[in-house]
Amino acid sequence: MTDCATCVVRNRAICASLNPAELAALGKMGRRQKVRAGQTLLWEGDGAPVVANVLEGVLKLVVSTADGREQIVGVVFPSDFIGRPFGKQSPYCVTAMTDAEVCIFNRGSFEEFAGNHPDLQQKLLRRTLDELDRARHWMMLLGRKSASEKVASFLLEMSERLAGQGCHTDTQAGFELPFGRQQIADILGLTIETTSRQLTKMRADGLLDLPSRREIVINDRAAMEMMAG
Amino acid sequence: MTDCATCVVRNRAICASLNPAELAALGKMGRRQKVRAGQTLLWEGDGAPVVANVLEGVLKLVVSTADGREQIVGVVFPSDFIGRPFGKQSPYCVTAMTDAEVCIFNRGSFEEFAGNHPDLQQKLLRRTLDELDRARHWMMLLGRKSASEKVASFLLEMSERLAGQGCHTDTQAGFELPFGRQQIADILGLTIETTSRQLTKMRADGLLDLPSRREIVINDRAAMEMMAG
DNA sequence: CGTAGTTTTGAACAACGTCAACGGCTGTGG
DNA sequence: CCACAGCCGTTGACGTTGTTCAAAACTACG
Repeated sequence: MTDCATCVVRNRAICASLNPAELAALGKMGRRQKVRAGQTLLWEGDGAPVVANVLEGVLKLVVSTADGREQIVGVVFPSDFIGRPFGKQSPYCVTAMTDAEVCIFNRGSFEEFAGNHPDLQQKLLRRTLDELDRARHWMMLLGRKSASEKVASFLLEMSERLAGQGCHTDTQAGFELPFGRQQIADILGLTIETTSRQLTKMRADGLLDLPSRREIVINDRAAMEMMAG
Repeated sequence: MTDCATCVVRNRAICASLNPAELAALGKMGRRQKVRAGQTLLWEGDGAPVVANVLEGVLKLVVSTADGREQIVGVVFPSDFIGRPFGKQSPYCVTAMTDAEVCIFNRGSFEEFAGNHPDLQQKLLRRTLDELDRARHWMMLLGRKSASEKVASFLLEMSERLAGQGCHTDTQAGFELPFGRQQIADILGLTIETTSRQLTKMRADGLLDLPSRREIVINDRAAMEMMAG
Protein backbone atom coordinates (compact mmCIF):
# COMPACT_ATOMS: atom_id res chain seq x y z
CA MET A 1 0.00 0.00 0.00
CA THR A 2 1.23 3.41 -1.03
CA ASP A 3 0.83 6.77 0.60
CA CYS A 4 -0.15 8.96 -2.35
CA ALA A 5 -0.31 12.09 -0.21
CA THR A 6 3.46 12.23 -0.04
CA CYS A 7 3.98 11.29 -3.68
CA VAL A 8 6.39 13.59 -5.50
CA VAL A 9 4.71 13.08 -8.87
CA ARG A 10 1.16 13.29 -7.55
CA ASN A 11 0.27 16.17 -9.84
CA ARG A 12 2.16 15.10 -12.92
CA ALA A 13 1.55 11.34 -13.20
CA ILE A 14 -1.67 9.88 -14.57
CA CYS A 15 -2.97 9.75 -11.00
CA ALA A 16 -3.56 13.50 -11.18
CA SER A 17 -6.96 12.71 -12.71
CA LEU A 18 -8.23 11.07 -9.53
CA ASN A 19 -10.08 12.56 -6.56
CA PRO A 20 -8.95 11.71 -2.99
CA ALA A 21 -11.26 8.72 -2.61
CA GLU A 22 -10.23 7.21 -5.91
CA LEU A 23 -6.61 7.89 -5.11
CA ALA A 24 -6.95 6.02 -1.85
CA ALA A 25 -8.40 3.03 -3.69
CA LEU A 26 -5.60 3.00 -6.23
CA GLY A 27 -3.04 3.57 -3.51
CA LYS A 28 -4.17 0.36 -1.81
CA MET A 29 -3.24 -1.58 -4.94
CA GLY A 30 0.17 -0.06 -5.45
CA ARG A 31 3.45 -0.30 -3.65
CA ARG A 32 6.66 1.65 -3.86
CA GLN A 33 9.76 -0.16 -4.95
CA LYS A 34 13.36 0.91 -5.20
CA VAL A 35 15.36 -0.20 -8.21
CA ARG A 36 19.14 -0.06 -8.36
CA ALA A 37 20.97 1.21 -11.43
CA GLY A 38 21.34 -1.63 -13.90
CA GLN A 39 18.53 -3.67 -12.44
CA THR A 40 15.81 -4.87 -14.83
CA LEU A 41 12.18 -4.43 -13.92
CA LEU A 42 10.50 -6.08 -16.91
CA TRP A 43 11.91 -8.51 -19.48
CA GLU A 44 11.23 -8.57 -23.19
CA GLY A 45 8.75 -11.32 -23.99
CA ASP A 46 7.80 -11.44 -20.34
CA GLY A 47 4.20 -11.90 -19.23
CA ALA A 48 4.33 -8.20 -18.36
CA PRO A 49 2.77 -8.79 -14.92
CA VAL A 50 3.14 -5.23 -13.70
CA VAL A 51 2.74 -1.62 -14.67
CA ALA A 52 4.17 1.34 -12.78
CA ASN A 53 4.66 5.05 -12.42
CA VAL A 54 8.20 6.37 -12.17
CA LEU A 55 8.75 8.37 -8.99
CA GLU A 56 12.47 8.97 -9.22
CA GLY A 57 15.37 8.17 -11.52
CA VAL A 58 15.63 7.30 -15.20
CA LEU A 59 14.88 4.00 -16.91
CA LYS A 60 15.40 2.72 -20.44
CA LEU A 61 13.25 0.54 -22.69
CA VAL A 62 15.43 -1.83 -24.69
CA VAL A 63 14.82 -4.15 -27.63
CA SER A 64 17.50 -6.73 -28.43
CA THR A 65 18.26 -9.06 -31.32
CA ALA A 66 19.13 -12.71 -30.88
CA ASP A 67 22.81 -11.95 -31.44
CA GLY A 68 22.99 -9.30 -28.74
CA ARG A 69 22.64 -6.00 -30.55
CA GLU A 70 20.63 -3.52 -28.49
CA GLN A 71 18.47 -0.55 -29.37
CA ILE A 72 17.08 1.74 -26.71
CA VAL A 73 13.52 2.55 -27.80
CA GLY A 74 12.46 4.74 -24.92
CA VAL A 75 13.78 6.70 -21.96
CA VAL A 76 11.43 7.34 -19.06
CA PHE A 77 11.61 10.01 -16.39
CA PRO A 78 9.76 10.67 -13.13
CA SER A 79 5.96 10.86 -13.58
CA ASP A 80 6.14 8.72 -16.74
CA PHE A 81 4.21 5.48 -16.97
CA ILE A 82 5.83 2.13 -17.72
CA GLY A 83 4.52 -1.30 -18.62
CA ARG A 84 2.11 -2.65 -21.16
CA PRO A 85 -1.54 -2.67 -20.10
CA PHE A 86 -3.93 -4.70 -22.29
CA GLY A 87 -1.14 -6.76 -23.79
CA LYS A 88 -0.11 -10.37 -23.51
CA GLN A 89 3.58 -9.63 -23.10
CA SER A 90 6.05 -6.84 -22.70
CA PRO A 91 7.56 -6.04 -26.11
CA TYR A 92 10.79 -4.69 -24.59
CA CYS A 93 12.75 -4.83 -21.40
CA VAL A 94 12.78 -2.04 -18.83
CA THR A 95 16.04 -1.40 -16.99
CA ALA A 96 17.04 1.32 -14.54
CA MET A 97 19.83 3.61 -15.78
CA THR A 98 20.17 5.29 -12.41
CA ASP A 99 19.00 4.25 -8.98
CA ALA A 100 15.27 4.70 -9.20
CA GLU A 101 11.99 4.34 -7.40
CA VAL A 102 8.72 3.27 -8.96
CA CYS A 103 5.11 2.90 -7.82
CA ILE A 104 4.16 -0.55 -9.01
CA PHE A 105 0.78 -2.20 -9.71
CA ASN A 106 -0.41 -5.62 -10.64
CA ARG A 107 -1.35 -5.30 -14.29
CA GLY A 108 -4.74 -7.03 -14.02
CA SER A 109 -5.86 -4.95 -11.07
CA PHE A 110 -4.69 -1.78 -12.76
CA GLU A 111 -6.58 -2.63 -15.94
CA GLU A 112 -9.76 -3.25 -13.98
CA PHE A 113 -9.35 -0.01 -12.07
CA ALA A 114 -8.67 1.88 -15.28
CA GLY A 115 -11.80 0.42 -16.86
CA ASN A 116 -13.84 2.03 -14.09
CA HIS A 117 -12.05 5.39 -14.22
CA PRO A 118 -12.34 6.96 -17.65
CA ASP A 119 -10.41 10.07 -16.65
CA LEU A 120 -7.41 7.97 -15.69
CA GLN A 121 -7.71 6.10 -18.94
CA GLN A 122 -7.85 9.33 -20.88
CA LYS A 123 -4.69 10.57 -19.19
CA LEU A 124 -3.04 7.31 -20.12
CA LEU A 125 -4.27 7.68 -23.69
CA ARG A 126 -2.82 11.19 -23.97
CA ARG A 127 0.49 10.02 -22.59
CA THR A 128 0.58 7.08 -24.98
CA LEU A 129 -0.18 9.35 -27.94
CA ASP A 130 2.67 11.64 -26.87
CA GLU A 131 5.03 8.68 -26.59
CA LEU A 132 3.97 7.53 -30.04
CA ASP A 133 4.76 10.95 -31.50
CA ARG A 134 8.13 10.90 -29.85
CA ALA A 135 8.85 7.37 -31.08
CA ARG A 136 7.95 8.34 -34.63
CA HIS A 137 10.25 11.33 -34.65
CA TRP A 138 12.93 9.11 -33.28
CA MET A 139 12.32 6.79 -36.23
CA MET A 140 13.14 9.63 -38.60
CA LEU A 141 16.35 10.21 -36.67
CA LEU A 142 17.32 6.54 -36.82
CA GLY A 143 16.42 6.03 -40.45
CA ARG A 144 17.52 9.21 -42.15
CA LYS A 145 19.92 11.31 -40.10
CA SER A 146 23.73 11.27 -40.19
CA ALA A 147 25.84 10.65 -37.11
CA SER A 148 26.39 14.36 -36.44
CA GLU A 149 22.71 15.13 -36.90
CA LYS A 150 21.81 12.31 -34.55
CA VAL A 151 24.10 13.51 -31.79
CA ALA A 152 22.99 17.12 -32.14
CA SER A 153 19.30 16.16 -32.09
CA PHE A 154 19.89 13.96 -29.08
CA LEU A 155 21.63 16.66 -27.06
CA LEU A 156 18.91 19.18 -27.80
CA GLU A 157 16.12 16.79 -26.86
CA MET A 158 17.86 15.73 -23.67
CA SER A 159 18.53 19.30 -22.64
CA GLU A 160 14.81 20.01 -23.03
CA ARG A 161 13.57 16.89 -21.29
CA LEU A 162 15.96 17.28 -18.37
CA ALA A 163 14.99 20.92 -17.99
CA GLY A 164 11.34 19.81 -18.07
CA GLN A 165 12.15 17.61 -15.10
CA GLY A 166 12.95 20.73 -13.17
CA CYS A 167 16.30 19.28 -12.25
CA HIS A 168 18.83 21.66 -13.71
CA THR A 169 16.85 24.63 -14.88
CA ASP A 170 19.41 27.07 -13.47
CA THR A 171 21.39 27.15 -16.68
CA GLN A 172 19.48 25.97 -19.72
CA ALA A 173 22.71 25.28 -21.57
CA GLY A 174 24.45 22.84 -19.22
CA PHE A 175 23.15 19.54 -17.90
CA GLU A 176 24.24 16.15 -16.69
CA LEU A 177 23.26 13.11 -18.71
CA PRO A 178 21.98 10.18 -16.70
CA PHE A 179 23.97 7.73 -18.84
CA GLY A 180 27.28 6.94 -20.47
CA ARG A 181 28.54 6.83 -24.04
CA GLN A 182 27.45 3.27 -24.78
CA GLN A 183 23.89 4.13 -23.90
CA ILE A 184 23.91 7.25 -26.02
CA ALA A 185 25.09 5.02 -28.86
CA ASP A 186 22.26 2.54 -28.18
CA ILE A 187 19.77 5.38 -28.32
CA LEU A 188 21.11 6.75 -31.60
CA GLY A 189 21.76 3.51 -33.44
CA LEU A 190 25.51 4.21 -33.59
CA THR A 191 28.64 2.65 -32.13
CA ILE A 192 30.28 4.06 -29.03
CA GLU A 193 33.31 5.13 -31.12
CA THR A 194 31.28 7.14 -33.61
CA THR A 195 29.38 8.80 -30.77
CA SER A 196 32.60 9.70 -29.00
CA ARG A 197 34.17 11.07 -32.18
CA GLN A 198 31.16 13.27 -32.89
CA LEU A 199 31.23 14.74 -29.39
CA THR A 200 34.96 15.36 -29.62
CA LYS A 201 34.51 17.08 -32.95
CA MET A 202 31.74 19.28 -31.58
CA ARG A 203 33.98 20.31 -28.72
CA ALA A 204 36.80 21.07 -31.14
CA ASP A 205 34.40 23.22 -33.16
CA GLY A 206 33.43 25.12 -30.01
CA LEU A 207 29.81 23.96 -30.12
CA LEU A 208 29.94 22.51 -26.64
CA ASP A 209 32.06 21.82 -23.57
CA LEU A 210 32.47 18.48 -21.82
CA PRO A 211 33.46 19.39 -18.24
CA SER A 212 33.20 15.77 -17.09
CA ARG A 213 32.19 12.42 -18.50
CA ARG A 214 28.47 13.00 -18.19
CA GLU A 215 28.21 16.77 -18.24
CA ILE A 216 27.31 18.65 -21.39
CA VAL A 217 27.38 22.41 -21.87
CA ILE A 218 25.92 23.65 -25.12
CA ASN A 219 27.73 26.82 -26.13
CA ASP A 220 26.02 27.58 -29.40
CA ARG A 221 22.47 26.40 -29.37
CA ALA A 222 21.59 27.94 -32.73
CA ALA A 223 24.45 26.14 -34.44
CA MET A 224 23.45 22.95 -32.69
CA GLU A 225 19.90 23.29 -34.00
CA MET A 226 21.26 23.91 -37.46
CA MET A 227 23.34 20.77 -37.20
CA ALA A 228 20.38 18.71 -35.97
CA GLY A 229 18.83 18.99 -39.44
CA MET B 1 -23.48 12.06 -42.25
CA THR B 2 -22.37 8.48 -42.57
CA ASP B 3 -24.36 5.30 -42.84
CA CYS B 4 -22.55 3.05 -40.38
CA ALA B 5 -24.85 0.11 -41.12
CA THR B 6 -23.13 -0.43 -44.45
CA CYS B 7 -19.64 0.20 -43.11
CA VAL B 8 -17.13 -2.47 -44.12
CA VAL B 9 -15.00 -1.99 -41.02
CA ARG B 10 -17.93 -1.71 -38.61
CA ASN B 11 -16.72 -4.63 -36.50
CA ARG B 12 -13.02 -3.96 -36.65
CA ALA B 13 -12.65 -0.20 -36.22
CA ILE B 14 -12.88 1.50 -32.85
CA CYS B 15 -16.59 2.02 -33.54
CA ALA B 16 -17.15 -1.65 -32.70
CA SER B 17 -17.42 -0.59 -29.05
CA LEU B 18 -20.60 1.39 -29.66
CA ASN B 19 -24.24 0.33 -29.46
CA PRO B 20 -26.66 1.25 -32.27
CA ALA B 21 -27.81 4.51 -30.68
CA GLU B 22 -24.26 5.68 -30.00
CA LEU B 23 -23.26 4.65 -33.48
CA ALA B 24 -26.03 6.76 -34.94
CA ALA B 25 -24.81 9.76 -32.94
CA LEU B 26 -21.23 9.31 -34.09
CA GLY B 27 -22.38 8.62 -37.63
CA LYS B 28 -24.04 12.05 -37.71
CA MET B 29 -20.67 13.68 -37.07
CA GLY B 30 -18.71 11.74 -39.66
CA ARG B 31 -18.61 11.76 -43.40
CA ARG B 32 -17.05 9.46 -45.95
CA GLN B 33 -14.38 10.83 -48.15
CA LYS B 34 -12.51 9.36 -51.07
CA VAL B 35 -8.79 10.05 -51.35
CA ARG B 36 -6.83 9.46 -54.53
CA ALA B 37 -3.43 7.78 -54.47
CA GLY B 38 -0.78 10.39 -53.74
CA GLN B 39 -3.20 12.85 -52.19
CA THR B 40 -2.32 14.17 -48.73
CA LEU B 41 -4.96 14.21 -46.01
CA LEU B 42 -3.01 15.84 -43.19
CA TRP B 43 0.18 17.89 -43.27
CA GLU B 44 3.06 17.79 -40.83
CA GLY B 45 2.82 20.74 -38.45
CA ASP B 46 -0.77 21.22 -39.48
CA GLY B 47 -3.45 22.14 -36.96
CA ALA B 48 -4.59 18.52 -37.30
CA PRO B 49 -8.24 19.50 -37.71
CA VAL B 50 -9.52 16.01 -38.40
CA VAL B 51 -9.29 12.40 -37.34
CA ALA B 52 -10.56 9.44 -39.33
CA ASN B 53 -11.05 5.72 -39.70
CA VAL B 54 -9.67 4.06 -42.79
CA LEU B 55 -12.37 2.21 -44.74
CA GLU B 56 -10.41 1.20 -47.79
CA GLY B 57 -6.90 1.52 -49.18
CA VAL B 58 -3.51 2.09 -47.60
CA LEU B 59 -2.03 5.35 -46.31
CA LYS B 60 1.42 6.31 -45.06
CA LEU B 61 2.56 8.57 -42.22
CA VAL B 62 5.64 10.54 -43.27
CA VAL B 63 8.14 12.71 -41.41
CA SER B 64 10.45 14.91 -43.52
CA THR B 65 13.59 16.93 -42.87
CA ALA B 66 14.06 20.47 -44.12
CA ASP B 67 16.28 19.25 -46.96
CA GLY B 68 13.72 16.78 -48.27
CA ARG B 69 14.72 13.44 -46.82
CA GLU B 70 11.67 11.35 -45.97
CA GLN B 71 11.02 8.61 -43.46
CA ILE B 72 7.77 6.67 -43.43
CA VAL B 73 6.88 6.20 -39.76
CA GLY B 74 3.62 4.33 -40.15
CA VAL B 75 1.47 2.46 -42.64
CA VAL B 76 -2.26 2.27 -42.03
CA PHE B 77 -4.77 -0.22 -43.37
CA PRO B 78 -8.58 -0.44 -43.38
CA SER B 79 -10.08 -0.25 -39.86
CA ASP B 80 -7.02 1.65 -38.57
CA PHE B 81 -7.41 5.06 -36.99
CA ILE B 82 -5.58 8.14 -38.23
CA GLY B 83 -5.06 11.63 -36.88
CA ARG B 84 -3.87 13.08 -33.61
CA PRO B 85 -6.60 13.58 -31.00
CA PHE B 86 -5.68 15.70 -27.97
CA GLY B 87 -2.77 17.34 -29.76
CA LYS B 88 -2.05 20.82 -31.00
CA GLN B 89 -0.69 19.70 -34.35
CA SER B 90 -0.13 16.68 -36.49
CA PRO B 91 3.48 15.52 -36.04
CA TYR B 92 3.59 13.91 -39.51
CA CYS B 93 1.82 14.02 -42.79
CA VAL B 94 -0.70 11.44 -43.92
CA THR B 95 -0.76 10.55 -47.62
CA ALA B 96 -2.68 7.91 -49.53
CA MET B 97 -0.50 5.25 -51.16
CA THR B 98 -3.44 3.77 -53.04
CA ASP B 99 -6.85 5.15 -53.81
CA ALA B 100 -8.55 5.11 -50.47
CA GLU B 101 -11.70 5.96 -48.58
CA VAL B 102 -11.84 7.28 -45.04
CA CYS B 103 -14.56 8.12 -42.54
CA ILE B 104 -13.60 11.55 -41.32
CA PHE B 105 -14.48 13.52 -38.18
CA ASN B 106 -13.88 17.00 -36.91
CA ARG B 107 -11.24 16.55 -34.24
CA GLY B 108 -12.94 18.67 -31.58
CA SER B 109 -16.29 16.90 -31.96
CA PHE B 110 -14.61 13.52 -31.91
CA GLU B 111 -12.72 14.36 -28.74
CA GLU B 112 -15.89 15.46 -27.02
CA PHE B 113 -17.71 12.33 -28.12
CA ALA B 114 -14.82 10.17 -26.97
CA GLY B 115 -14.84 11.86 -23.58
CA ASN B 116 -18.41 10.67 -23.11
CA HIS B 117 -17.80 7.15 -24.36
CA PRO B 118 -15.15 5.40 -22.29
CA ASP B 119 -15.41 2.16 -24.26
CA LEU B 120 -14.53 3.97 -27.45
CA GLN B 121 -11.65 5.64 -25.70
CA GLN B 122 -10.41 2.33 -24.38
CA LYS B 123 -10.44 0.85 -27.89
CA LEU B 124 -8.46 3.84 -29.06
CA LEU B 125 -6.02 3.38 -26.18
CA ARG B 126 -5.48 -0.28 -27.05
CA ARG B 127 -4.90 0.60 -30.67
CA THR B 128 -2.44 3.34 -29.73
CA LEU B 129 -0.54 0.98 -27.45
CA ASP B 130 -0.31 -1.55 -30.30
CA GLU B 131 0.95 1.15 -32.65
CA LEU B 132 3.54 2.19 -30.08
CA ASP B 133 4.80 -1.39 -29.80
CA ARG B 134 5.03 -1.60 -33.55
CA ALA B 135 6.86 1.73 -33.77
CA ARG B 136 9.37 0.63 -31.16
CA HIS B 137 10.18 -2.60 -32.92
CA TRP B 138 10.57 -0.62 -36.07
CA MET B 139 13.08 1.57 -34.24
CA MET B 140 15.21 -1.49 -33.57
CA LEU B 141 15.05 -2.31 -37.27
CA LEU B 142 16.07 1.22 -38.26
CA GLY B 143 18.84 1.57 -35.72
CA ARG B 144 20.48 -1.82 -35.61
CA LYS B 145 19.64 -4.02 -38.57
CA SER B 146 21.59 -4.44 -41.81
CA ALA B 147 20.01 -3.85 -45.21
CA SER B 148 19.28 -7.54 -45.78
CA GLU B 149 17.79 -7.93 -42.33
CA LYS B 150 15.64 -4.86 -42.90
CA VAL B 151 14.25 -6.12 -46.20
CA ALA B 152 13.58 -9.61 -44.83
CA SER B 153 11.84 -8.23 -41.71
CA PHE B 154 9.79 -5.92 -43.87
CA LEU B 155 8.58 -8.65 -46.21
CA LEU B 156 7.59 -10.89 -43.33
CA GLU B 157 5.70 -8.14 -41.54
CA MET B 158 3.91 -7.08 -44.71
CA SER B 159 2.93 -10.62 -45.57
CA GLU B 160 1.36 -10.93 -42.13
CA ARG B 161 -0.39 -7.59 -42.13
CA LEU B 162 -1.77 -8.05 -45.63
CA ALA B 163 -3.00 -11.53 -44.74
CA GLY B 164 -4.58 -10.01 -41.63
CA GLN B 165 -6.51 -7.73 -43.96
CA GLY B 166 -8.14 -10.80 -45.39
CA CYS B 167 -7.16 -9.68 -48.85
CA HIS B 168 -4.92 -12.40 -50.15
CA THR B 169 -5.21 -15.19 -47.65
CA ASP B 170 -5.45 -17.80 -50.39
CA THR B 171 -1.72 -18.28 -50.51
CA GLN B 172 0.08 -17.08 -47.43
CA ALA B 173 3.35 -16.93 -49.33
CA GLY B 174 2.48 -14.57 -52.17
CA PHE B 175 1.08 -11.05 -51.89
CA GLU B 176 0.96 -7.74 -53.67
CA LEU B 177 2.59 -4.76 -52.00
CA PRO B 178 0.57 -1.57 -52.11
CA PHE B 179 3.68 0.47 -52.91
CA GLY B 180 6.83 0.77 -54.99
CA ARG B 181 10.53 0.49 -54.31
CA GLN B 182 11.05 4.09 -53.24
CA GLN B 183 8.43 3.72 -50.56
CA ILE B 184 9.92 0.48 -49.30
CA ALA B 185 13.21 2.37 -49.05
CA ASP B 186 11.50 5.19 -47.13
CA ILE B 187 10.08 2.65 -44.70
CA LEU B 188 13.41 0.92 -44.12
CA GLY B 189 15.69 3.95 -43.98
CA LEU B 190 17.57 2.83 -47.09
CA THR B 191 18.03 4.14 -50.63
CA ILE B 192 16.00 2.76 -53.50
CA GLU B 193 19.16 1.23 -54.99
CA THR B 194 20.08 -0.72 -51.89
CA THR B 195 16.52 -1.96 -51.56
CA SER B 196 16.44 -3.10 -55.17
CA ARG B 197 19.79 -4.85 -54.85
CA GLN B 198 18.69 -6.74 -51.76
CA LEU B 199 15.53 -7.96 -53.46
CA THR B 200 17.47 -9.00 -56.55
CA LYS B 201 19.93 -10.90 -54.41
CA MET B 202 17.14 -12.68 -52.53
CA ARG B 203 15.64 -13.74 -55.84
CA ALA B 204 19.03 -14.99 -57.02
CA ASP B 205 19.33 -16.98 -53.80
CA GLY B 206 15.93 -18.54 -54.41
CA LEU B 207 14.40 -17.01 -51.28
CA LEU B 208 11.62 -15.35 -53.23
CA ASP B 209 10.09 -14.67 -56.64
CA LEU B 210 9.17 -11.29 -58.06
CA PRO B 211 6.47 -12.05 -60.65
CA SER B 212 5.76 -8.36 -61.22
CA ARG B 213 6.87 -5.03 -59.81
CA ARG B 214 4.69 -5.19 -56.75
CA GLU B 215 4.18 -8.89 -56.28
CA ILE B 216 6.25 -10.88 -53.82
CA VAL B 217 6.25 -14.64 -53.40
CA ILE B 218 8.20 -15.94 -50.44
CA ASN B 219 9.60 -19.35 -51.30
CA ASP B 220 11.50 -20.12 -48.14
CA ARG B 221 9.85 -18.55 -45.16
CA ALA B 222 12.14 -20.22 -42.62
CA ALA B 223 15.25 -18.88 -44.34
CA MET B 224 13.61 -15.48 -44.56
CA GLU B 225 12.95 -15.49 -40.82
CA MET B 226 16.53 -16.49 -40.21
CA MET B 227 17.69 -13.61 -42.35
CA ALA B 228 15.41 -11.13 -40.54
CA GLY B 229 17.61 -11.49 -37.43
C1' DC C 1 5.74 2.79 -81.43
C1' DG C 2 7.20 6.42 -78.34
C1' DT C 3 7.51 8.56 -73.94
C1' DA C 4 7.65 9.09 -69.01
C1' DG C 5 8.28 6.96 -64.89
C1' DT C 6 10.17 3.21 -62.31
C1' DT C 7 13.53 -0.29 -61.44
C1' DT C 8 17.84 -2.43 -62.11
C1' DT C 9 22.73 -2.46 -62.65
C1' DG C 10 27.51 -0.73 -62.39
C1' DA C 11 31.49 1.81 -60.57
C1' DA C 12 33.48 5.07 -57.44
C1' DC C 13 33.13 6.98 -53.05
C1' DA C 14 32.09 8.32 -48.19
C1' DA C 15 30.42 7.30 -43.81
C1' DC C 16 30.38 4.52 -40.31
C1' DG C 17 31.86 0.18 -38.12
C1' DT C 18 35.60 -2.82 -36.48
C1' DC C 19 39.65 -3.88 -34.19
C1' DA C 20 43.26 -2.55 -31.36
C1' DA C 21 45.85 0.33 -28.38
C1' DC C 22 46.08 4.03 -25.30
C1' DG C 23 44.72 7.45 -21.70
C1' DG C 24 42.52 9.09 -17.76
C1' DC C 25 39.12 8.81 -14.03
C1' DT C 26 37.56 6.39 -9.81
C1' DG C 27 37.57 3.74 -6.15
C1' DT C 28 40.02 0.57 -3.08
C1' DG C 29 43.33 -1.24 -0.17
C1' DG C 30 47.75 -0.84 1.62
C1' DC D 1 48.14 9.65 0.81
C1' DC D 2 49.75 6.82 -2.76
C1' DA D 3 49.69 2.77 -5.88
C1' DC D 4 47.16 0.02 -8.55
C1' DA D 5 43.32 -2.21 -10.97
C1' DG D 6 39.38 -1.79 -13.61
C1' DC D 7 36.33 0.65 -16.27
C1' DC D 8 35.08 3.97 -19.50
C1' DG D 9 36.13 6.96 -23.01
C1' DT D 10 39.24 8.45 -26.74
C1' DT D 11 42.07 7.94 -30.72
C1' DG D 12 44.03 5.78 -34.87
C1' DA D 13 44.27 2.60 -38.89
C1' DC D 14 41.70 0.00 -41.77
C1' DG D 15 37.61 -2.59 -43.80
C1' DT D 16 32.80 -2.94 -45.04
C1' DT D 17 28.41 -1.48 -45.98
C1' DG D 18 25.53 1.34 -48.01
C1' DT D 19 25.23 5.81 -50.69
C1' DT D 20 25.93 8.50 -54.77
C1' DC D 21 25.99 9.32 -59.47
C1' DA D 22 25.20 7.70 -63.96
C1' DA D 23 23.21 4.96 -67.42
C1' DA D 24 20.61 1.16 -69.18
C1' DA D 25 16.43 -1.88 -69.01
C1' DC D 26 11.94 -2.45 -68.20
C1' DT D 27 6.78 -1.24 -67.75
C1' DA D 28 2.72 1.16 -68.33
C1' DC D 29 0.16 3.95 -71.05
C1' DG D 30 -1.09 6.92 -74.61
